[in-house]
Order: sequence, then C-alpha cells, then structure tokens
Amino acid sequence: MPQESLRPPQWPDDRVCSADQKGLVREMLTRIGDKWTTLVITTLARGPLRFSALLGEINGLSHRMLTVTLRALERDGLVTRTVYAEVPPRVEYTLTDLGVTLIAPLGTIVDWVEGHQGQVAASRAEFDA
Amino acid sequence: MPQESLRPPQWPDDRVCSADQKGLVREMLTRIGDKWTTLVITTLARGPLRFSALLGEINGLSHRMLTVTLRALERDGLVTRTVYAEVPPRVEYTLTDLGVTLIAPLGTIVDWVEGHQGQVAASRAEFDA
DNA sequence: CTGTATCCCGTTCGATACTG
DNA sequence: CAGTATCGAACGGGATACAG
Repeated sequence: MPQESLRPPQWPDDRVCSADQKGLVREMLTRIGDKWTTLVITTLARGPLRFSALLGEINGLSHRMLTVTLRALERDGLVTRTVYAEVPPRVEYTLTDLGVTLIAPLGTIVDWVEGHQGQVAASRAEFDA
Repeated sequence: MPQESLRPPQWPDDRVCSADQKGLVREMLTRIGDKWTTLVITTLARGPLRFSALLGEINGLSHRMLTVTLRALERDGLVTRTVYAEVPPRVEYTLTDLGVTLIAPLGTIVDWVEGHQGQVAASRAEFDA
C-alpha cells in the first residue's frame, strides 16, 4: 500500500496547539479547504451519485483524486460507500447524517465568498497594479 | 527566474471553472483552509498585532510563511498593513472591515469541528481498524 | 524589527497503465 | 465501471542568510 493514498495529514506538531484542539480544527479546515473536498460534498448534497457521475459533474477532477478524496471523506464518516454486486460494478456515494450537518456551515463560507468576491477581486486588482 | 518566492498564488487554473465562479469559491476555500490563514485571521480578530507579536502568538509559524500569508491576506483586502516610520521599524496588521465579516462564517466551521470532532475521530478509528 | 531571496526536501497531484 | 500502482513534475514550506 502506497504511503500517499489514504493517509490524511496527521498534524504531528503539538506545539502549535498545545493545550487546545486548534490542531484538529485546522486539520479539518485543511480538509475542507483542499482542492476537491468541498466540491464533492456540495455535489453530493444534491443526492447520492456514483463514481462516474461525480467524475462527470466536477470539472477538472481526476480519476485518482476523486478516489483519494472519497476515501478521506469515508474515513471521516462524512460519506458512505455502497457497492452493488452487479456487472458492470456500480458504487454509490452518499452523504452520511454527519456529512449532511456539514452542508450548512460550508454554505456560510460559500455564501461569504459569493457575496464578497467582488470586493476581493477589486482588492487584488488594486494590489497587483 | 523561479521567482515562486513570496508572491501570493495568482490564479493558476482557469480550466476548472471556465464560465462560473466555482473556481473562485474553491480558491477562497483553499486559502481559508491552508496551513496558517485561519489562525492568522482568528488571532487578528482579537485586535491588531505587529509582525513579531503574530509570530509569537502562533506557535510553529515560520518567519517566511507569516510574510507569505499576510501578503495574500493583504492582497485579498482582508488585512491592512500599517508601517510606522520609526527605528526600529514597526508594522501593524489589522483586519479590514471585509476581514471582520469573515470571522462569523469561519466561526461556523470551527464550531462544527469542535462539535463533531468526537464523531470524526470515532469514524477514523473504526475505518483504520 | 520587518522583509526578501535561496536552497532543498517531502508532499501533492496529474497522466498513464493495469486489474477485477 | 470502479479502483489501484507507479512515475515525474510542481508545489509547499522550513532553514538560513542577507538587507533596509
């Protein structure tokens, strides 16, 4: 088993968050903020999808990264993987109850970005000028 | 030539989000989720701080990464950089009004993590078993 | 004190090829 | 169709040295 496949970033530095759980919070933020996790969750929020459907819905997402992302979500208990014993094989991914509770908080961030992207873009334009 | 140095990430991939704004949403999520951004924002949420103070408050944060993080936040209009013409130089960083509006949404995520980290940890333990 | 520039290593991720 | 294995390029980020 390759090291990379499934290992979620373990945050080994307890100095960062010695007395509290900021390490875990940041680890989850890292997960939430990583390249594909949020897109996968928000896509699954509209209903269960199979692997190939997810791949089709999310533009630019590679085969391999979808697998990695889904495994991490599954490990965290946010997504359920259901295999149907058919030929050809069919696998459906569904948000768990826990995963569903993440939709709203995620939504506040998405809303913020959508509501302020103009200001951010303007600020960048000025900064880069 | 490989001046990757201190420049904030500039928008490398338009492929992913050609016509819509999901790319920007994800880009902001990436920024929010990256190693230090959230910690810097939440630390500045308690009040303005100078460079060295921030460095001291956030354990494990390196000199260089604080600069990189602050530049990105400044570029996005989330943080203001104020230089006082003194010797030795003093520079204070403050959340902008825009930056302040990010505190609440960020809080919903932090609250989610703190409220569900037990379930996540349990799920991981079972998955890894 | 604040910030920039280099070096350098580990990780990430896309492309590709292969299996059940 | 769904998933795994491998490889190479790109990136992140720490240590360090240096400058205003």
